[in-house]
Amino acid sequence: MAQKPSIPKGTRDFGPAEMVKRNFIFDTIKSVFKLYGYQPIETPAMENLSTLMGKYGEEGDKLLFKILNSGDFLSKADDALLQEKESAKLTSQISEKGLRYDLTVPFARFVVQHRNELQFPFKRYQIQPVWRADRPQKGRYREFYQCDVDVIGSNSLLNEVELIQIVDEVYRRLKINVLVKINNRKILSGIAEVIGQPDKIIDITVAIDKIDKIGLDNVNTELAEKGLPRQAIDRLQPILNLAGSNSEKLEQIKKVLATSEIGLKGIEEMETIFNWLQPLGVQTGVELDLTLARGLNYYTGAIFEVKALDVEMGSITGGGRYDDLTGIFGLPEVSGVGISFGADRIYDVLEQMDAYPKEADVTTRLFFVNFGEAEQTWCLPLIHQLRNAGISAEIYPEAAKLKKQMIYANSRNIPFVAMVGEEEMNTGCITLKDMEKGTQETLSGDELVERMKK
RNA sequence: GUGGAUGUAGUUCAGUUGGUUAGAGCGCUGGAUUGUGGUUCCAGAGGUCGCCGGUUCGAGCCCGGUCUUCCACCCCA
Repeated sequence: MAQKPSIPKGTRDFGPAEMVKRNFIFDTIKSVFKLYGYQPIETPAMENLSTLMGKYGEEGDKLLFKILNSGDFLSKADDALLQEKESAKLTSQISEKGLRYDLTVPFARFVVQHRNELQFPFKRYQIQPVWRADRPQKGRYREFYQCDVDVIGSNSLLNEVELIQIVDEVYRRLKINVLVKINNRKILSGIAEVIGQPDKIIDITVAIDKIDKIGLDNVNTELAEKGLPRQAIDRLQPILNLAGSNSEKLEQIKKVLATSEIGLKGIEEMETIFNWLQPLGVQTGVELDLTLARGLNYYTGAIFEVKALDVEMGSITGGGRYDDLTGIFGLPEVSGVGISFGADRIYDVLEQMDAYPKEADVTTRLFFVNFGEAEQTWCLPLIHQLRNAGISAEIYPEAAKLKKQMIYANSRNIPFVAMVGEEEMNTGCITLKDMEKGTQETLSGDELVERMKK
């Protein structure tokens, strides 16, 4: 009768070996966030559906996990809608909560609710899972962790610059080669304006975002299908074909957008960011990519995306500036900017590169063989002393065969094994074995502690 | 949400036109070695062939459904 247990599609268990690597990623990211003065917060896994709906576009609403109301949730539902099986309309009657889709919208809600307790500009980081009812694929999960850093309550482009520095620092520490792509929604708006299609900005951005993947011709076809007139598509071509350095691209696009106030504003922002960034010694490549759009429609200024250079993978970090996300919750005129590191994709990238530091695999540093009750009693105070000195140590819980205990230590990747049997107890010393070199030495208790500290 | 692949031991994978008892490497357990792991040698355990149903004298293999994973689209971390 026992059935095989399983977990929902797109979710995963993490064993010790995976958790050690995941924690390495989280710890690295967190330490950089702290280094730049960001403060941690957490918010609930579930939010009111009214907080989440409508923030991510039509597609996003579909991908939200909705939670059924408690109790007899159907009793309040409209009979007519039930009969028609109108799921979309019925949702609001049977579900008022949902799992968060990202960390930015819950953060905006948090800021509005706690505005009087916060000191602005507020710099926070948040590392928590989010859920999307997407169809899983490689690098795409239904439950995954985002590591967000945001500054809210400051219009300064210094924040954008700082976020690029953070990206540079994080990926340098993780030893992943990346390229930062940057663009600006104001430039995209300017383009839409100049070609006479300001209301088609979403369609235009979604289409040109795919240029790397499907090529220029297919982008043009898609634009025509979305109802853009021939003339407008023609005027778009020089923009899509821009080449050269960042400043060269900006010079060229400046001429095209000469009549668009918003477009010129976007160019000015980009110039400022590049100018401020220039002397800071950022090693990661930062490239202006006018075809970078990003789907989330709350972005209003700079938008970022980070791609791994050595591994085929979707973007591993993304973000941008949102001028009025808190406005929806009743706090207007507060601008924020932030980015999100996708921990699970970073994990996949490191896994493919096989680039984890060896130490990441070590949990216990010194393992004590258990030869029996008398030996065990002799060892325990010493183990306590080692732990007080900050050395991770453990003893096998029973006097199993030596071979079995050695195999255990070996499979746990424990670098040192201490052996205290009858001989050692009589002379008051410890035999220490280096598991990697295979060498052994005899030490006193104090010498052992000193030796392990190195 | 649309289209297409996939599933066999803990794991990676073989398995002939449908035909006796479903195999291998790695891993695991025990031994060679009662105070020495990672190398070697010997022996052994381990499978509702994803699940449900159908066709057939007979199904791991054929058919239908379902679930998982993966790929493309869509979108995104």
